[in-house]
Amino acid sequence: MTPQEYVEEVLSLVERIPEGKVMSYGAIADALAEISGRNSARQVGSIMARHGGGVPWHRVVNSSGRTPPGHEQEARQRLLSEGVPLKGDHVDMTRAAWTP
DNA sequence: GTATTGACATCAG
DNA sequence: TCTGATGCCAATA
Repeated sequence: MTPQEYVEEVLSLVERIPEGKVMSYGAIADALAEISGRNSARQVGSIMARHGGGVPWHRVVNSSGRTPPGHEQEARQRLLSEGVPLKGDHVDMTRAAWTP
């Protein structure tokens, strides 16, 4: 599987995250490990940083439920409006976690 | 071919 | 909350 295809897989998976749910970078890496043979949360993060535009990136958080840097306030607002359970400034992963 | 880097994960101070 | 240390792995330089 080429890097471009891996990028496509990551993006399409992020697009499939339903409203009110989120996935961690590690969860995405795990979910795609099956078909990609790769398993690196860092790679997922890098991909989001480069090609994150066009997908609901705010539904992708780190394992603590923290929103990504740079657009924290916007992410928080979108998550809130989608009904994602928030605990202060971070997502309640125990209820918001989603897997395909 | 080697080194550096990074929107990560976890644990310990 | 925030560093630092460790482990991890592919992209970049």
